[in-house]
Amino acid sequence: MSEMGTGSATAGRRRPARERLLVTAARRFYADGVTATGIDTIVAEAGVAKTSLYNNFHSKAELVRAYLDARHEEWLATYRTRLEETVGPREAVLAVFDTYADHAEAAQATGFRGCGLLNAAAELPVGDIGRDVVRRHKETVEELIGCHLGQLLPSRPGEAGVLAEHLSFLLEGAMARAGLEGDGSRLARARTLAAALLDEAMAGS
Amino acid sequence: MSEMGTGSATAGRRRPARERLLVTAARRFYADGVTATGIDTIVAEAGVAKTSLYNNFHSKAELVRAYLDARHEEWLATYRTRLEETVGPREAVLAVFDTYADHAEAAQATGFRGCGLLNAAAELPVGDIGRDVVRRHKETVEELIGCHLGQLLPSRPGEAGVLAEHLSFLLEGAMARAGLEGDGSRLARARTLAAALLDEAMAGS
DNA sequence: AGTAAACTGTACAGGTCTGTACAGTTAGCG
DNA sequence: CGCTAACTGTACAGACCTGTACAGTTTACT
Repeated sequence: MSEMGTGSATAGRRRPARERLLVTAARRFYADGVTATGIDTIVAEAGVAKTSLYNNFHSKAELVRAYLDARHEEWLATYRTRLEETVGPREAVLAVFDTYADHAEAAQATGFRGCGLLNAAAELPVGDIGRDVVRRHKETVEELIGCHLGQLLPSRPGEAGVLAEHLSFLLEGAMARAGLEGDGSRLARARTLAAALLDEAMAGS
Repeated sequence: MSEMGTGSATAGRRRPARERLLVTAARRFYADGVTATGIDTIVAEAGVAKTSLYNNFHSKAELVRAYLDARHEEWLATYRTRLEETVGPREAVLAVFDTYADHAEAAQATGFRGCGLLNAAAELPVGDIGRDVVRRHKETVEELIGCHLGQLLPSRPGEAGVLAEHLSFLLEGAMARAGLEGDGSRLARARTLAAALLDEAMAGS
């Protein structure tokens, strides 16, 4: 997503080290936290020389930033897959809830611990750029919901906005609780609550 | 809250060091995160000898645990104060939302960063006892809401339980978003949403 | 075959981390 | 006054942290 301007000639070669570092960093950052995970742990587990890490990233902070960006892109990809299976705006809203549930299920095997982006933001100090990345990610999620709700309630844009925020709170709250409990059942119930709110809004005046 | 069995004779003397450590640890753990805050930083800022820290706490993990317990007690105290000002179960539920808003406002000056307990849990690995403390805290919050709802909807206990979980999600989701944005306006809107849900439930069949 | 880029392995600098040791000092109590 | 317990200051052990240096090796493409 960042610099592939050198063209496809080098694209096939330059990947291995950087990609393995990102995959390993994602695993350890999510499982153990950003601060608690050392550079040495990552390079050892990735099977890569430490020099290669600092050839691809100028600092640990930059690796963390790449991790956050990758998580966001990964979320979008899962969401788009879910969205393709839907018909109409009501199902599209619920696809956002399903995307969260997908993450919970995927992480179940290795230890589900909630939203990786929110967890990372929780250990970054006020003012850190990483917190803005996560804030914008959550705003994007709310906007996606709001976009579908705009289609569902075309004559009531104000109500759509309020409902989008309501659903965003439901989603993030359920994710936080689910992360503490280590399983996705809270997310399933949040989806049920969301579906009821959607039906109510569609039936409403 | 832990060991005051030695009686009030020593109670007046033994406090200073332990108390200053807890106050300082709370400030730094909240602002910078648990892992990123070193022992040396805490003892220096508390104006206490490092030996005194290890006389009061066996390890950093125990200090973290004391921090989590203190945060929980602090939350309960704020909540009880809020509860005293209320009349009836509807207002009692909203008092829980007000308690969260109180925290946001109090932390505003030094840097509001969301729920300290949730933030701490976010950087603890799966299996850490601290995560259970936070999970139980959030369950307590939901139970308190559920208790008031049981009074509000005495003939519909099932509905009360579902609504309690719904309100808990609203609350935690709004807190997560508020923490990312650094102010409490999201919490104010969550309170509005909660009030509407309560009115609807009271008017409902 | 030759060139350029990515990659490796290791060693190291300089700092910070948690936790301990130990001798000395302060403060409340009878 | 004298006892006891809390507290102080400093030094240190041993591990781990991020980031750099540098010489050598692999890999891909011409």
